[in-house]
Amino acid sequence: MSTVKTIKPTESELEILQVIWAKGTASVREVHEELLKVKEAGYTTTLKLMQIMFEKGLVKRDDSVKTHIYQAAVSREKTQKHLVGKMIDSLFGGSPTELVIQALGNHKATADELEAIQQLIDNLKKQ
Amino acid sequence: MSTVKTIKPTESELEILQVIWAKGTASVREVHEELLKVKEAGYTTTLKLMQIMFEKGLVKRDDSVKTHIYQAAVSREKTQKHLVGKMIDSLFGGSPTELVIQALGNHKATADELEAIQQLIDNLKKQ
DNA sequence: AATTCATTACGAAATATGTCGTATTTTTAG
DNA sequence: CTAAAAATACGACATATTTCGTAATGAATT
Repeated sequence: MSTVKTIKPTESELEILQVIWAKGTASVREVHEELLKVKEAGYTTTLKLMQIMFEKGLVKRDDSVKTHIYQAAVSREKTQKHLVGKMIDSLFGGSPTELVIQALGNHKATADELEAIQQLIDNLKKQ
Repeated sequence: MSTVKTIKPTESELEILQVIWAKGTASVREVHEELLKVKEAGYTTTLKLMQIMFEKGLVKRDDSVKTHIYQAAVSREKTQKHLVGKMIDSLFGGSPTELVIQALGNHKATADELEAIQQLIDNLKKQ
């Protein structure tokens, strides 16, 4: 069995990754400030979480400077792919289509977005 | 704040729910047999999990008979909706379209399925 | 009735997650 | 250089998840 690196960020880790993905790099404080806009949390909690993420290899960091600078070690795309795949398996009986229908049916998309999806489908059909 | 029932099955609970959703009703043994096809697990582990799910209200059960018969207390659709929404928030910056593109781009869909999605999009556009 | 068998009940432990307080270290300001 | 401010390190705890062993219960068989 090939040891596939397990990308399984927890709920909280995902929140932190979102901030880091958006910013590219970020200090604990920067991440923390962002989180505060959305949720309640203590600074050391965020710090600890990020340290644990570092140990797990979810983020890298430059600790040559006083204020450590973090960046993601897992890409947004890979993480999306991984978690979406998992969800398709565990909730949609392996059918990506079911998931798509769910997503489109229950969550508003703009006309432009629908157009973009249509484009994608057209391309896929041509193969 | 309306007390929205929190549907947040864990990984393992989702595996069990999948079996129950597929069968409609099932005993612990039935669920366990199904799980064995996919994973390693002890019988009492499955039992305990299902008992906990009962306590949480994820499943109902008929215990008037010796062998308890379980059925889901949360629908597959509601659970899908809930979890997909969560994923859109935490991984796709709130954009269902991004999720759709991810799902279509990385996971094979048949021509028929693409057709079905196209239909759905056409309908959505008409609104 | 006694034994066997299947089932449920339940306690306990290992691991993961999330939270925070306190101590230590480093930088900056005066 | 010293005091204050900012940041990291780390231990501890609460809760959740997952796992399993053992006991208790009820049913079926001989």
